[in-house]
Amino acid sequence: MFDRGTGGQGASSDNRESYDDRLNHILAAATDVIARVGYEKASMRQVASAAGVSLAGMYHYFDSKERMLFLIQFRAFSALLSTLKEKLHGVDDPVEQLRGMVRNHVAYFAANIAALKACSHELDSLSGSAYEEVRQIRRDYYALTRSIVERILAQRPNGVAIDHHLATMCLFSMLNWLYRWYQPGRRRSPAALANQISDQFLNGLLGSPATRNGSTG
Amino acid sequence: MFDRGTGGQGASSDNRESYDDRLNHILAAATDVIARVGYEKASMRQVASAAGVSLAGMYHYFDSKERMLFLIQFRAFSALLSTLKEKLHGVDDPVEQLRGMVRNHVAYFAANIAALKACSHELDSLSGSAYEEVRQIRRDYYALTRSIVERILAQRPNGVAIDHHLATMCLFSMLNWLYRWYQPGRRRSPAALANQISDQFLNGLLGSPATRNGSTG
DNA sequence: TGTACGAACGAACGTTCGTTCGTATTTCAT
DNA sequence: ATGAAATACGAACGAACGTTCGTTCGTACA
Repeated sequence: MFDRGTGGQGASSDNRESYDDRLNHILAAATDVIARVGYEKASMRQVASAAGVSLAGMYHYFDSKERMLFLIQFRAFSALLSTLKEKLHGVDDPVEQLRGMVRNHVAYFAANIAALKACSHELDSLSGSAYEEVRQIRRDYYALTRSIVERILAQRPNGVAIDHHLATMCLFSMLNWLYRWYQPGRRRSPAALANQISDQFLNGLLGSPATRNGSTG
Repeated sequence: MFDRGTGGQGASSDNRESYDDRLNHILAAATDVIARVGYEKASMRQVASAAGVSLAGMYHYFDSKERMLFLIQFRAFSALLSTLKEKLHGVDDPVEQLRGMVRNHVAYFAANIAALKACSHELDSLSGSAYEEVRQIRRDYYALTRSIVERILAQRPNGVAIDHHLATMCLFSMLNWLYRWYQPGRRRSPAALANQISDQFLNGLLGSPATRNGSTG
């Protein structure tokens, strides 16, 4: 909305590519710095230096530090949500849908571990309309996941009642806390990690292996 | 170690009480402010004002802002670990031990929701020996919890292998992420929340109610 | 009454922060 | 070739930060 004056002269594709490339480059550097030291301690000077750009030059791409964080979070959550929608297409079994959701989430953030931290840890670092805009995507992501959880719970034998909201938040807890301890490339592949999280969420510690299906990979 | 110069003239008990009370009062105010705005954004001026103390007066109780956060985290994790050890005493069934652990954790932080955030969200805000000292307590807490998880997994039918570390981290994820969404006094009592988290962790979404025991409260 | 000391304070320190300004340099349609 | 727009930069800004300094107040003990 603020980036690139919306007045559209159909600039040469060379320029635009160069502009977008540079923007992506700066955002990637910013994501790394924020993941390492946190949003508040990440200074614009530090990001500029990491990106190989002057301090003042940063303000050609964002009008503020907060806007920079917004772009990082907006892009990450948007990508996460849209790839999830794609992957759910054509899958009917809610259990298989849930496994797909976990696979998608883990795969995305295993490939972008810095983005995971810049999103999970800095959820409250935005304010005002920037915060609300990101929050809306997160809400959509939550609603989609919760609908899967509800379908799973609906086909379950009537036992102790399970709160839908709580169950969904337990799942997000496991996924969002990953940035604290998971190191891609050590011990577990993203696919294996996703499988174990799904198993854990669906069957728990005591769950009988009989109820489990499709979990090699 | 830094608080109260160790050179001991046997000060009157009146003085000492007053000193400790004031220290606790300031730490409580600091915990609230940090929980609300985050450690980096929480200025010493803001904490001083919230505690009703002058800015310079703060430095009679800590020699730095970091030391202040250290005291908050050290006290919280120490209390958590020691109460856990107490409550596990005399309990043999590992499943019941785990339920006790979750109850203890949820109860403590439901009563100190600001402390939960100041601990969970600011795990990396300390550095050097202060960080290491807190980390050691967290390690002990983790080791104790993991030993319970291992005993549960040991008496489980041999099915799909479950990684002990991953399983333990899933539990801590659910507990540590609570500060993001749980509001004490709304909808769920701490005891009911603890029960549902235990159920979720032990039996998962698909777990048969038959394997569940002792979960009314 | 005089001395010593912990507790608390207002004021100021030096540093770092996010941001802005004025000005070069490059790009490119005309 | 030319002029305007886009891009980049060094320098500087005011504000806020954590911390320190010198002082004052109240009280316990000689």
